[in-house]
Amino acid sequence: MSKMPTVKDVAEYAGVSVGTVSRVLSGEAAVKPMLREKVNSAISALGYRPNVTARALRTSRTDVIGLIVPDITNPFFAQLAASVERAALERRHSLMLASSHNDRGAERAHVSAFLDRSVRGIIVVATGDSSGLHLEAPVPVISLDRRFGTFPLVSTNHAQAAALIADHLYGLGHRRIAYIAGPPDTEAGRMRKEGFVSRINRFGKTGEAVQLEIAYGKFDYESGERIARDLLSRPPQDRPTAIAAASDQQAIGALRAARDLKIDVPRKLSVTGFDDISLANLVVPRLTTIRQPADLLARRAVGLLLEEPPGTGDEMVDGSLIVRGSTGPRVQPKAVIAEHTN
Amino acid sequence: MSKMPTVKDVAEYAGVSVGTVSRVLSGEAAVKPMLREKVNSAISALGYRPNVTARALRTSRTDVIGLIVPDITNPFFAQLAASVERAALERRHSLMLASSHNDRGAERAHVSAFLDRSVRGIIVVATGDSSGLHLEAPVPVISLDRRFGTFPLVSTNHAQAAALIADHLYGLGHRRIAYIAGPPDTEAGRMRKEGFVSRINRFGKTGEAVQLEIAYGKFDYESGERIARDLLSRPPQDRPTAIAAASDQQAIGALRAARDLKIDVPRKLSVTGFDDISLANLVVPRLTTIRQPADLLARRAVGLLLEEPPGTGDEMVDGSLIVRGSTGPRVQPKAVIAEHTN
DNA sequence: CTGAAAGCGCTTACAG
DNA sequence: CTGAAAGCGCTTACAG
Repeated sequence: MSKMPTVKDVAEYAGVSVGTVSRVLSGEAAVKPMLREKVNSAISALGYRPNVTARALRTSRTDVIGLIVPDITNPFFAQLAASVERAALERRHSLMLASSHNDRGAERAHVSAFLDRSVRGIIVVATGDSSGLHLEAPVPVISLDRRFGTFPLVSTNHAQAAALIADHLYGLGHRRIAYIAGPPDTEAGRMRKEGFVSRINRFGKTGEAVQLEIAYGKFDYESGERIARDLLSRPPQDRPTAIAAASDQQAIGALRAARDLKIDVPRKLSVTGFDDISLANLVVPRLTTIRQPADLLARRAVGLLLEEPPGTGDEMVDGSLIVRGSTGPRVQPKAVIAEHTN
Repeated sequence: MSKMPTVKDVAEYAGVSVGTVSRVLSGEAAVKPMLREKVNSAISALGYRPNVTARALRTSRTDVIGLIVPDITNPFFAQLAASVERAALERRHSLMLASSHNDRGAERAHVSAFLDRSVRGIIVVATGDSSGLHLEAPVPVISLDRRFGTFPLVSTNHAQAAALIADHLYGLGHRRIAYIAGPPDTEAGRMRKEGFVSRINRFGKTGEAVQLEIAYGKFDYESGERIARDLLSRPPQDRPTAIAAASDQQAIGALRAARDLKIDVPRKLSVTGFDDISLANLVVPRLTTIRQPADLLARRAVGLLLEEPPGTGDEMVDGSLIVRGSTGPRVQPKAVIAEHTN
């Protein structure tokens, strides 16, 4: 394989100086049409491609965006990663991906590694609460979905979205509800819970009282399954008629527990999730949930990162309620079964 | 933020030349202990971190591995990506990720983009069959799981693994089996099918004959669901007693179709998958499948890439059968129900 | 508008 | 074993 052609080769071929070649390449500076023409044909004749490394060294700026997620095998993060990659591509940037495996140390190490590689900026979906962290970085850093350090956050409006779920379940007649919360050391976990709880409490004042109980777990399948199993192992009259989970994975775990205990969803129990991962539409029954607009979130995060100067304020995006088969009207105990409304 | 210190700063601080600093950094060349000591303390005093870009420009080599997958939201590829990232990290390399969205053009574009960024090497999980492609690359390229161009392939021994499934179903007494194949334009799709079919055919010669029918689909949920629905909509005596799918996603789609049609798995129908994605262990019933050793595959691929000279031969890794609840003994039609063996 | 030249931060023959 | 110097391939003031 012969060596790749450089600006110098192009310059010689076109009979101009390397500076002129560079100016044509950048497209910014004014170059006489004739020279521009010559340079462009030299470029295609030689098959020249700019050396990104040299450019980066000179300008100390690259077109690589670093993304750190807690766990790429988590479907929601995978979707987020896909969206960020697409958003980066739209802005002609590439993506460097790292997974922190939910390890705070690995997260920090990846930040440093990205900095060493002088990325254009870093987007991090934090693992747990790192709000104590006060990090200086020579490039913009944006938190996505979960706050990282003190950096601006782009996320779904968790509280608003959780209230949508509360409205939905209340509207279906549920007055005995269990909430499976996410880890209280995550902002997303706290905000979803608070949004849900405060809406339910408001109903308590303006309408019928709701018995609400809250259990905390991780965002994963296992937590949802375990907590739901506990909840549902009680005698029927002590069971909630609806379980709202802080994540789809928890909700899917809860569906599994319900099935194992032969509790019919949605006729005896309604279950809701949060995220709308692709699996939510594939489980039986299909899961009522909150759709997080991953593409939009990603585009905002990349936008903030690439702005000049980089965005500094938080951005919230509304989630939307997706009603599917896992929720239904409360069954009146010891009474006539309520009609399904559709 | 003050400028980052450079080798020059370190050299001045330590009272040596930049060459010596560089030699200490590389660890290769012999440097007098006393100077080495001085340099090291200068490095920590100044908080010096080497500029990777400059190093890359000089040596035209980086420590970034490019990975292209067809779709990061596919759980199996997500798992593979996580494994590759881990394997890369073990060898002190970072990962640049791109998703081709099953688009051959995007795949090629990503290869070029990686080449432009002078990655150390590229691992690609090809989308569809690209064996026609004869690409020259200035860095090593390895195919993972699915052949890309003519580059060496690291993959599960699909045929061997598929035969494991055939053995399992035959051993359970199934004599009427449907195989949901993957796209015939993928090597994985073809090899899994051939491994399965040839083992079944062998049974036909040495033991009882097996009625086998084959349907082709994509590797996704929808294909599995649709094909299974067709298969299972027939009158009971015309239905297969076992469905073997070429992917877990297809198998999960098939489970869904069976549930919709109220066909009990595994009592009336056995279903098997391939991949052992994490979901396989969470569906109801849990899925009998083939585990692809993602970590091992990833480590081999990275190993081949980083070898000097880069590995050039294919590598096959055996898959293993994971028996779970979705398979059981064939029910004798119009006869006594066979006892479960465990 | 264009060319000649400096310089980004390293590594590595080349002398000594 | 160590230093001085060249050079990786660009971009960008600086003159003209």
